[in-house]
Amino acid sequence: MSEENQTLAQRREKAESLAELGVKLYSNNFKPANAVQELLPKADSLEPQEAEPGGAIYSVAGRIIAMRKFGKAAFCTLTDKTGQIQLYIKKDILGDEVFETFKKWDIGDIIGVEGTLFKTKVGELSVQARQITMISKSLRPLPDKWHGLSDVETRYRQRYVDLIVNPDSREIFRKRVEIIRLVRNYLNGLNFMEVETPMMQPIPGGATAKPFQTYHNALNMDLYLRIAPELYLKRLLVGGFERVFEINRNFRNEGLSTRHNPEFTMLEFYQAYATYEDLITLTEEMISSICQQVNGTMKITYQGTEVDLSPPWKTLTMDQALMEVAGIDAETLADSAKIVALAGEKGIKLEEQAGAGKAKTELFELLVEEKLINPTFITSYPTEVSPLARRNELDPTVTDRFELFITGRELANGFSELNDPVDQLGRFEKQIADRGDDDEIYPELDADYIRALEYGMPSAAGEGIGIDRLVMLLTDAPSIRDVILFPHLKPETKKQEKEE
RNA sequence: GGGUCGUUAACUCAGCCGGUAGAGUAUCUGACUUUUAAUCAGAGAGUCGCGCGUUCGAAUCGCGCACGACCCA
Repeated sequence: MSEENQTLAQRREKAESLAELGVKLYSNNFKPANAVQELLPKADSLEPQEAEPGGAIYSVAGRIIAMRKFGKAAFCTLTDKTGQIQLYIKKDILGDEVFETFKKWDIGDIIGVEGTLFKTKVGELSVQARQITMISKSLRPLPDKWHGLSDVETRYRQRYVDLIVNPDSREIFRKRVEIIRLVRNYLNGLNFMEVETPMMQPIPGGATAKPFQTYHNALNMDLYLRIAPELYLKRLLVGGFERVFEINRNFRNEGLSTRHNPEFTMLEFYQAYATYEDLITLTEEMISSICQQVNGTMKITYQGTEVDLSPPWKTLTMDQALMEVAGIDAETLADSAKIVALAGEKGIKLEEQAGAGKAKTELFELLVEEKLINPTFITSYPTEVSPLARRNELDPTVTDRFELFITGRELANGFSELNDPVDQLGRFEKQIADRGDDDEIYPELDADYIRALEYGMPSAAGEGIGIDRLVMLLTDAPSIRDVILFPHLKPETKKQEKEE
């Protein structure tokens, strides 16, 4: 018998004896008339030891998270989704019988209480209970009230416990919801239309990544969980929806890290008759205003580093960044052979067919990225690494594309869209020809997408923003697992079996 | 995939040079009708992640494995 079983057994015994006394353990007819938050302001008008004049009756429901029991009275701390309030339970008010059953109530139980308001002699607003109802008896003990639950593995595996006991964790997820709501509001305000495109795709396109593969029995075909919605959203531009966006999951069958979860939430939006420069402005305004609304300031701290999101944000071309931040000279940058050689010197392994564009991008990732702390847009990405972006009119070796970096991390990627079907076909073909030796990546030619472009897609700009990373930034979360309610972990083995 | 660190009571953690398990919280019993980390007295609770090895003897040393964290690819 493990200790857990001992505690469980004690709690089960209590539950049984309560049932024998006629107490419902899981009653479902208690409807709280009040949220805790509504009661708290009433503290302002009361003096210590004063009861609320008029003696109005309130009812609240929630979980007991702390209890201080005396022989014939008790104080409980009750939480609902809006806040915490103290309950005062007195034997002479509830009566002997009810108080006897109350003695078997535990921290963790979800209860309903009806009573009047008063302030204790130390000035804490409390509900003096006239009636108490057991709504759900808890059979498992909650973690340490003082130290909380800090074991990250348990916090991720048993998020429900984390949410019960760690207010910081609850706060992160509240902010996450708020951030997504604000993103949606922002785009809706600009007359973007929110759409849903396939999560299961026959050809996983719109990015270079390893997909999850699945199979549809009735259609007798392979399907892939999408790595990006991009090609479908642009089909909608062809269809005449001029402003579309989607906030939804992407799936990538790759490693896990503090910045990567196999499924993650992505915002993608596309605007006809706009250029990447319009999106730079939009992005700056959207993210800074959301930060202001969520955190009340644009100057935030991420893991000890100060970050200022006040616009305007810095913009550098990739070449400028390589010169200014990495100290590479202009002569080297202008010479294909030299830049490829430099990449080699820095230990970057390039595919044989890789050109200067790929070399620059790799050098950028190695030498520059992590140094871009305050928001910085990097523009003029090499065409070689931007198969879906429009070429720059003056210099076709680069595209009208940007990526946004904050705290050394890529947060957004946007560009003027390539809408020339001939150019697009050529780039797809080159991509397939150049697919290295990684046979888990499937750059397949999406012929229907080319067909769509052949009908004519308006000039447009589009962008993707990693929502999880945005939430990490705005909530100062060190790991993506801290902003995903149920992050993926390997299955528990022994522990789980023991508990079964 | 590689490296480093971690895994001891439900939770948070101690446990030294190898001698057979500790604290606080939580739980249980008793006292206690204004406490808020309530207090006081007492009690129970452990496959020391799993396995193998070294040893008279392993939570402790070695090897392997599992899970996790961080860093690197």
